Amino acid sequence: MPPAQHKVTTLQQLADLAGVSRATASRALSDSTLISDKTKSKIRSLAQQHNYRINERARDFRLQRSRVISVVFMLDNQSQQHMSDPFFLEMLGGIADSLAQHDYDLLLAHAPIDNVEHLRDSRVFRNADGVIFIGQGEQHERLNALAAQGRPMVIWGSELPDKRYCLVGGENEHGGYLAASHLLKLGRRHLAFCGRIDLPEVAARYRGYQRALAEFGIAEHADRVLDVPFDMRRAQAAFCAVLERRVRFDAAVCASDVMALSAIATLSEAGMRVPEDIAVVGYDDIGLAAYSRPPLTSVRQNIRWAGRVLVESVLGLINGEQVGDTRLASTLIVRQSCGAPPPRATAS
Amino acid sequence: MPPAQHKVTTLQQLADLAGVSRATASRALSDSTLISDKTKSKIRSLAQQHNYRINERARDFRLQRSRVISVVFMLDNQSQQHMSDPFFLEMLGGIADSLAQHDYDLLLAHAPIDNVEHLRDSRVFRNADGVIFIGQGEQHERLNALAAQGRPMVIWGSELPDKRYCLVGGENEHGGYLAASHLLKLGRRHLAFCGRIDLPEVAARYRGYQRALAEFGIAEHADRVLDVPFDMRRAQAAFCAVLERRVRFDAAVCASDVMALSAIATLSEAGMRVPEDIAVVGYDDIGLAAYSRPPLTSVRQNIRWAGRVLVESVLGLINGEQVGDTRLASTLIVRQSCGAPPPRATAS
DNA sequence: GTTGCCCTTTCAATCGATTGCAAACCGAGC
DNA sequence: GCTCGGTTTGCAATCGATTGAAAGGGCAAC
Repeated sequence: MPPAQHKVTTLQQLADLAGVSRATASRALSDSTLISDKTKSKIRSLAQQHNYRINERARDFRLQRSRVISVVFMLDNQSQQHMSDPFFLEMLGGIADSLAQHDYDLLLAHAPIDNVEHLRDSRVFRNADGVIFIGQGEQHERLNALAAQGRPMVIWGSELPDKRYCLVGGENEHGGYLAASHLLKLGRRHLAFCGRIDLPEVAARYRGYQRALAEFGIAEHADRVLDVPFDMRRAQAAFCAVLERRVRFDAAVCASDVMALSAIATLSEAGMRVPEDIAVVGYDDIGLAAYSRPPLTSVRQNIRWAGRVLVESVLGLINGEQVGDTRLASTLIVRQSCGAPPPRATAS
Repeated sequence: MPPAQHKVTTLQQLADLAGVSRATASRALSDSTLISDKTKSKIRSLAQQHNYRINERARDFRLQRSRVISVVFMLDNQSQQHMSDPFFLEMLGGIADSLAQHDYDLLLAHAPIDNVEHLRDSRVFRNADGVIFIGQGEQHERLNALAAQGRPMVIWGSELPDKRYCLVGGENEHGGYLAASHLLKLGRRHLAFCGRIDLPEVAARYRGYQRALAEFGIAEHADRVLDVPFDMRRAQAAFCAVLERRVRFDAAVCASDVMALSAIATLSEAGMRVPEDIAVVGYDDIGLAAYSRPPLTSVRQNIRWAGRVLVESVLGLINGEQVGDTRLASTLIVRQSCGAPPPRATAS
């Protein structure tokens, strides 16, 4: 038997080959109960033989769906650089894997989004069955408005008052607490916090940080809060400024590993020893954290699992299910960068 | 006038509103010369008023195109970890930006691809107008076979014999040469090379490395070639092994910055001083390279521009143009990690 | 032989656009 | 009034599938 005479590409051709109508062929392939087993197997084997693959785009068009999920990275317009954080790739990878498992495609939107409501009529929404937002930026209200229109969407971020969208996020408050209390337990007393507190996730981490300080009965210094975006250059500048102002601190909690690494570089450059003089804790536990020198202590969130949860939540919404929020655990990964014993007599 | 009575979503509705046929409305919106200016402006203003947006999926379906480009990361099955390299995110970002400018979407395929020919009938090809491959893996011949079938595709990689696909790549040979000769000029004489030489790009860098050695009249040591994938753990293991075998070397050229950073960590851990005892050069100049301690010297390729070229090449192929290969310049970014003067006596 | 019923299969509309070809319109010229 | 030429517009097929409703076929019972 000739393997394939002229390539069977449409359902009609397959049906002609089997001597049945298009409708029958369609039903046979989708295993409809209306079709007899004999016909089903005939059509299926014919499809196999001629290597027929359904035209998914045509089907999706007929079914008024796209099998595409948009992923929007909420870069704040302050720091484009944000996106080069390895955290994002890991998140993207996790999402892409899960989507592939469900036979969905991924549409990537990563231009800086100044106003998410503009997305409403853009490809991001029109060409996708649902949308995953990574981060809330400062657009909590606008996200609420979008969700109120009934668009299937899930946000990776942190709990905010009056939230009306579906949220997946890490235990940011707990993570911040873990980082700070770890440093406090090591005997550090002059902690600094580094991150953009306008961002909800960072704000939550900061609250945890404050809680730890309070538990140890330590007063906070406004001086020691560095409000910098997720950006290496700016983190560096911020640390330089703090050092110049001769702010005294012996430990720093950073809102991301990338920030922490650039902090370590900046501090060492300035003659500080890490972790002896200043201990640093990061966030995200990116791959390089383990390979920095000294290895970076960090708060880990299971990003790949987060990706899976995000996907399953948005698919649930698309299928009309009730989908609740999800919280992912945060764990502290202790490495040398601050696991060292408290400072002994040293000159700076 | 009421802004929108019941939402105009289809061309038919718009046509009814204007009192013309669907065909006329279609032509008016696409600025056909067949339509009178009066009719055009009437229909257009009506479309504006009622906020009509064309259904792109329907149009693409009719036009038998998808306006989607697949991006395939050729992770070798050796190292899945590969993908977490910041290099990829930057590449992806560049591609995504350029595609967006051309009104194309991006379909991300990042599962490990053991055989690209399997992609032929998969969503990757069927749901996209063209494909961009990042890296050749070890599948040169299979890529040739795919290209021979006339599928619009472009590969980011390195020149290989009998290549029959469209290629975009960096000056890998030159980059390897730059890295090695830089070290040689600094007085280093015992160079090591670290990378997976089976991969075409790495092989080209290695050839450049060899050329530099030859120019300086220095013999190569097979001992000092570390055949490791783009993977931090494995790079670390390889350096540990080399150190254990007491191989003598005072400099290393690494095939990526991630490898270089993990090399630096491993070497320091083992008591070596970087760059005094061993100088290290990386490749890609990822953001963190500048913030490592010491800052990493690296060979930079303009990745975002590479993304643009890849996109323009594949779109050219789709439009039936003749598209040639492209070479992107590589430049050496000198930082302290090996820009330091040759070792002097120091205590650690 | 006719009727009724059930199991299969087919008919034809539909999703929202594009486009070749035919038809309508309009003013001018005979 | 009729025809002609040129400009506009409309008809209807088409892309490749899905699906409700109608039709066909086979068999048993009356």
